[in-house]
Amino acid sequence: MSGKRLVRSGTTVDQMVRAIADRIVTGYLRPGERLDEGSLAARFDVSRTPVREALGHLSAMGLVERRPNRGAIVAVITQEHLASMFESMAELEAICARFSAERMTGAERRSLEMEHQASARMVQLGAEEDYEYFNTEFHSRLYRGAHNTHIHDLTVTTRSRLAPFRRAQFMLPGRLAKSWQEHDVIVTAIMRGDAAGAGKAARDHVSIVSEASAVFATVDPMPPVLSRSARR
Amino acid sequence: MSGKRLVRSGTTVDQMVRAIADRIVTGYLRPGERLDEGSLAARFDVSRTPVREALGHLSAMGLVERRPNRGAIVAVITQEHLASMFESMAELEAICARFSAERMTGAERRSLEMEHQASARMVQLGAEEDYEYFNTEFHSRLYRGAHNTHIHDLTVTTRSRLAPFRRAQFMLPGRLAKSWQEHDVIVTAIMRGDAAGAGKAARDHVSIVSEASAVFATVDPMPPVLSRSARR
DNA sequence: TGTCAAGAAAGTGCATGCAATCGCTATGCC
DNA sequence: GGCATAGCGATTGCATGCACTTTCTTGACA
Repeated sequence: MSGKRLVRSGTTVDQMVRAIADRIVTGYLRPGERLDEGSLAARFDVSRTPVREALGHLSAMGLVERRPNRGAIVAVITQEHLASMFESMAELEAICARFSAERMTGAERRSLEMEHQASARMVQLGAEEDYEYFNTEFHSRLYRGAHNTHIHDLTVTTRSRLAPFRRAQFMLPGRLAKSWQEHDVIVTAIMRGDAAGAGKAARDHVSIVSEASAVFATVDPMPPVLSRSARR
Repeated sequence: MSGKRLVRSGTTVDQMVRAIADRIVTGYLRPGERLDEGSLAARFDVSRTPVREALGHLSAMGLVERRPNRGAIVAVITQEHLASMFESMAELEAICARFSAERMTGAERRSLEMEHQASARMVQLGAEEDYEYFNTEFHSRLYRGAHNTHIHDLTVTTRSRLAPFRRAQFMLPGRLAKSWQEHDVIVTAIMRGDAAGAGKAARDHVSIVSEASAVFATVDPMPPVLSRSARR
């Protein structure tokens, strides 16, 4: 899924950034895992220069950590920092929901509600994969509905960094239905323009996701490659 | 201020990033101004490679804009985006103040109040430069007091991007004293653990700064180099 | 046997060079 | 005279190569 020729399509580096970011965000690359330039260059069939540039981007995005003269690793996130990101996420979503309640256009409100109702079917069917799509879309609508590009960017960035830790939450029994109900509270508040209510509902929603995800985060202590010491 | 040898001190690129970011944040480099790699390389006495890497960082930070095959420019910030950043800033500071009211340790509260009282002298003396130092320190204490590293980072980043547009605010007559009074409301709320009050006070404070700064932002439409068309 | 040191290997940091692309200018055609 | 197109200059994008730093390994000595 990578050795493609990329036919000199304007932004080779950008594609690499997205590709690597994807691998990190989806958990394919584990925190602490080494990212040596040579291997990546070979993997993507480019020279080390664009790799270095991509790592520069990723480092500034906080996805990778770069130790001078010691190479790059996938950013290691401490429990404490993870908690702080979830808490930030709750606050950011609260802001988006509050603003959405105040500022969404009629069209935005209508399509938010329609999509939300459509996602109810996924809950009935227990279709987790499909619900996840609606879930993502739902939150994106909140971010856009806030009509504030900078908040939007901060929220999307934070959310993407939390993605690896949110993935497993829907495996908890009954989480799907509860998630939908929480969304419902948010939608209802937005529809009647209740900014404070929407904010609180969104904050609570994310807090619950946070707790649900924390379960999995702690279960998975640190099984990366650990090659060196095991080799002798 | 730049041609120094940098004696291979671990992070040549990082120093460039900071140097260029400083020039942008302090307004020395204007939005829209061209950043061609060759000139920067000559200016810093390095080759184009680290320059490119530094621009990669800055681009990811949002300080410069990079058009594929067309070079980099200092990020142009539209009025709309500027407004969204100020609004975000108000919300972020509100969060920090709220959390600070709930979480600051005794020592943090004491030193916050002490510094705040000390800054009162600067107001009496009309020492704008010195007050600016206390002002920055005051806000930093709020960010740290929130005890949330991610919120801290988001806030610091946003604040630095707004720096060029905040600079002139203290030139407004009476702004110094008003600023101190606004700080006082925040401090009082924090000292008595009034989270909601602290949040609101901080939001209002930033909103006022926003309006004060907007005056100057609009006065200064766009006087960069505009070389091309003026040349014939 | 454990610790320390020196050498080697690996990998990063930066410089240089070449090819591709973009914008501008000049020339030709309508 | 205006518009389209081809050529040119400037600049970016990427590959390659070398020097320096770090780390691993091997050997010597206490």
